[in-house]
Amino acid sequence: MYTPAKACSHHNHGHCISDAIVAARQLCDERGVRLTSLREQVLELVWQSHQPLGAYTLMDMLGKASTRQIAPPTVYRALDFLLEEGLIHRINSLNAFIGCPSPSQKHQSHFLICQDCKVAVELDNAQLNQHLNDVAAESGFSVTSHSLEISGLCPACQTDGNKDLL
Amino acid sequence: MYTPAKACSHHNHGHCISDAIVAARQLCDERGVRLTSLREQVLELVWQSHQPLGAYTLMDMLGKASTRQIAPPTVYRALDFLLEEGLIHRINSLNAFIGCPSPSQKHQSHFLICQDCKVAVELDNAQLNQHLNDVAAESGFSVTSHSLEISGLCPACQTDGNKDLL
DNA sequence: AGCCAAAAGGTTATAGTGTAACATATTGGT
DNA sequence: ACCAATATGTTACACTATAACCTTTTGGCT
Repeated sequence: MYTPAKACSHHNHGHCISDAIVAARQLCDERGVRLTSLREQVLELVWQSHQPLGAYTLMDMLGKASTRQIAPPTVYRALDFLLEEGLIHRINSLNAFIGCPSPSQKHQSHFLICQDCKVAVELDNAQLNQHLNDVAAESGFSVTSHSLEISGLCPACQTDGNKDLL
Repeated sequence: MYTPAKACSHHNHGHCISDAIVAARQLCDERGVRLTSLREQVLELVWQSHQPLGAYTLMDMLGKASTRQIAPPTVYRALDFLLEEGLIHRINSLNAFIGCPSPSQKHQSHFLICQDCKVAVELDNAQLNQHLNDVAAESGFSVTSHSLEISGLCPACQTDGNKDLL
């Protein structure tokens, strides 16, 4: 069962990464788009943690994994592709990117972001989506997309005495 | 009566500006903080329209209203003050700022942003706020703030044939 | 296989957004 | 009038993102 808070607790993160890569390959294959080695590499780097990563951080990681440096357009183009295919999301409040755990259908995503451990958890709550649409409709707006980013403390960090040591 | 969609229709916008300035002066006075002339000028510029404005746009407007140019820190410090006092909000998805129509109590704000006319309408919907808190609580998160930005078409632009001419 | 057009990636330069650090000026209380 | 606190000015720079142009790779075609 999918529990959003999983990202905040101990888990075998290798599974997250490999699942994401397998899903991405299948999805791109079905859609007839090309998950090139660069794009796959960027996707894998994005998935290195459940913390959103900035484009320049990813660029440095790419550079270290390679023999030469990588320029911004290279990583931004890969990110654009991954965004386009719904394999990653952009967190506006952080200027950062995070892997999507359920990319098979495009969806509106919502995020819970822990201010302490920096983990971002994706929610996909149909009822909340409906509520947002309703609220917009009350004002006569037609919705094409939305961005909901909730900041706070994840369960682990609420009870974690170590957070005072930061 | 306050109707969010007002910003999208014709209205005497001078009232919006003067109301905002009057409210800001009173609020700052009550709080014992200083609404300096620079800060008030930036607030007035932010209120020039219901479209969020970028910091550099505001900087240029300040420069044109003055005899000399203004540097980024000057406008960012004024914006920081106005944000701190809840007199303006930042729209993360646009890197832009907009006046708050109800600054007297601090609140979580939600925005409807028209992709066509660029107007951003602020909502303050207690029920929606509650829903967001509930959704976060289901995942064990405690909420400290959130950012909800809904993009779409405002009532006027949905029926406006001119939008095809853009 | 070899050709070709389309897609992807490389490279350089630059635009747009935001802040650090330090100097000067202004304010308000004593 | 003086002083400390606050606000603003100034310079330089960091971070985020894209434009423009060139080269390489890919996959369909004869």
